[in-house]
Amino acid sequence: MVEREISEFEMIAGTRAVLGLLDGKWTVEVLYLLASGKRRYSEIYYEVGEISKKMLTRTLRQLELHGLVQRTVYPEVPPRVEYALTQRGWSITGPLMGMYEWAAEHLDDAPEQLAA
Amino acid sequence: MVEREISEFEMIAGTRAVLGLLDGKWTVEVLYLLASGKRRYSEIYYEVGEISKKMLTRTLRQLELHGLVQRTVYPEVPPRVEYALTQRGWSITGPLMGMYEWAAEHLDDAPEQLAA
DNA sequence: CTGTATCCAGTAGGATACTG
DNA sequence: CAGTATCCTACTGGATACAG
Repeated sequence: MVEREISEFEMIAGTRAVLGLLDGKWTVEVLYLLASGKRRYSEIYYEVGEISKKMLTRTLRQLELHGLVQRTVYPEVPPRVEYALTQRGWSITGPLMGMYEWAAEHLDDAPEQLAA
Repeated sequence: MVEREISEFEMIAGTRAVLGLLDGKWTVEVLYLLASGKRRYSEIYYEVGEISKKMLTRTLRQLELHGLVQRTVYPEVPPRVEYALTQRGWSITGPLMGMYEWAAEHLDDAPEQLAA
């Protein structure tokens, strides 16, 4: 591990990459849900309020593409598909918690609450 | 400070609130820029690559609305307007750094890079 | 059960021109 | 200098119906 200067450009690029991974209306909710245990497609569908199948599929495929979620298909009839966090997926709950903690500390004394 | 249970709902809401504060194509870049010192409108305009005035104004107004940036108008001719991070704005560089550090650790061994 | 396929509305963001 | 105003395109996400 070599010490070196970190450019502002790298800070921006890295930060934006993470925000890109978390992008999408349902992404965070699905990640937190899977952080409490792996689920089948329909379990996620019913546990996440109001999401459509289209968006659920899109969200899960993005997470899989980015290596945060592992998709496992069991070749049965009817089909069974399980989704679980990867190690990478687990690791990103760190920054996620960081954001929650900031919110818990700084959101109540706020001019504008971005109401839940 | 009372210990209590934190619901998954609160985690999601808090996290999404922070992501909401950071939302927008140019938000992070402007925050990092102001973290290196306050600037005038035109200074930000020229230091941030390729942003339009419309988006710069919109981004700054959002940040001001959310209490992350302080806007100060000096009633001179020609007008001078300075933007600086608030204490709240400074504090959010914490989560921002958290995301950068995650990216520095986990982005290179990735299946998909979200290329800078 | 686990998805696709279509259609649609709303919005983010870019390009350009104009103003106190 | 520090913005507005207007027009335009592309993409996100919702609703609904269909399929292996």
